[in-house]
Amino acid sequence: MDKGRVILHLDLDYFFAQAEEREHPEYAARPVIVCVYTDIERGRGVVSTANYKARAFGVHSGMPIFQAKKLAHGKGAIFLPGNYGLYERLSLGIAEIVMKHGAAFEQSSIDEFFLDISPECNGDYEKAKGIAEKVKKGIIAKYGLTCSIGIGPNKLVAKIASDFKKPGGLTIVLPEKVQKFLDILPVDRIPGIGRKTKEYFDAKGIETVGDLRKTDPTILAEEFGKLMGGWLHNAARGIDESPVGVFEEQKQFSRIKTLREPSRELALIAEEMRVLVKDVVAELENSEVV
DNA sequence: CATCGTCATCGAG
DNA sequence: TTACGCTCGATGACGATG
Ligand SMILES: Nc1ccn([C@H]2C[C@H](O)[C@@H](COP(=O)(O)OP(=O)(O)OP(=O)(O)O)O2)c(=O)n1
Repeated sequence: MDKGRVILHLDLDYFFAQAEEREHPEYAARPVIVCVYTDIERGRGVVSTANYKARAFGVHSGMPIFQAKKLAHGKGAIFLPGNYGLYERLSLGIAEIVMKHGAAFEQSSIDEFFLDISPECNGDYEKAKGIAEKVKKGIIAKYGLTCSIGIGPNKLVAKIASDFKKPGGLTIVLPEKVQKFLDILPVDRIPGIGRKTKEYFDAKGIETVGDLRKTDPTILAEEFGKLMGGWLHNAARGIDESPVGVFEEQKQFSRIKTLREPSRELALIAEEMRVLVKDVVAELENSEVV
């Protein structure tokens, strides 16, 4: 005991696109671009994710489909609508494999998992590496999917580590290496720092986590609020005590839809709204929360 | 003052 | 020529309420 925790974070590689490659092995040699269509005939919408063959041309999540088409033109790219039932089933099956390998388990998104393997490792990161390799093999064996894993002394470091080398990565950050590892990373590798916060830090000349670490916590609290400020101060030091496996009941159930084109036709809008409301109600009823 | 509901903003995946 | 999704969580400001 008293060796500190060992936390593992697993992120499935280019998940939706990899799932499609598994369903359609003949696609795997080509750029695969999974899309959310608002109008499939006209090819309108955005990219949900893309495999690495497509990413090589600059295609990425959130990009408008027309831009992806330009980038991938003449490259034999395959554009597909999402098959969410498939992704849900794979996610569920993979969760079962992952959770077998550690005491505390948590699924943080459709393709991300945390595992607290402290009891199994007792501070030994070689054991942690062995567990990571076993998990990877288990997922490959049953589902043929690859993932990237990060291991560190807490969720923050494990999460950043899993993103450090991908696809197919395994990054282990020993407790005594955490600060060196973090210091040279750009600030927006810290979860919670997105576009706006990065813009703020850019303007202040704060580029790396090392720069952030030198920033006065009082300033951070004033600028981003007490909670976020405190989080940033700690995160820059690799400090994160949050436990793995705390269940949170879902609080929001929502549906939203972009119309094929802007409209003020009440009849059309009302009909769309009926569908959305019905869908929310149905999910609510299936979900134990009333 | 404390708490509540609502709205806006930011972020993740 | 133009075209840019959807779902969910967290937080803070603000006015109403008591
Ligand atoms: N803006 C986004 C980001 C992600 N996703 C979906 C598609 C992804 O496959 C899945 C997981 O998101 P990740 O951020 O983990 O991205 P990927 O797994 O696609 O890629 P990577 O290998 O870089 O993790 O969530 C989405 O619909 N829209």
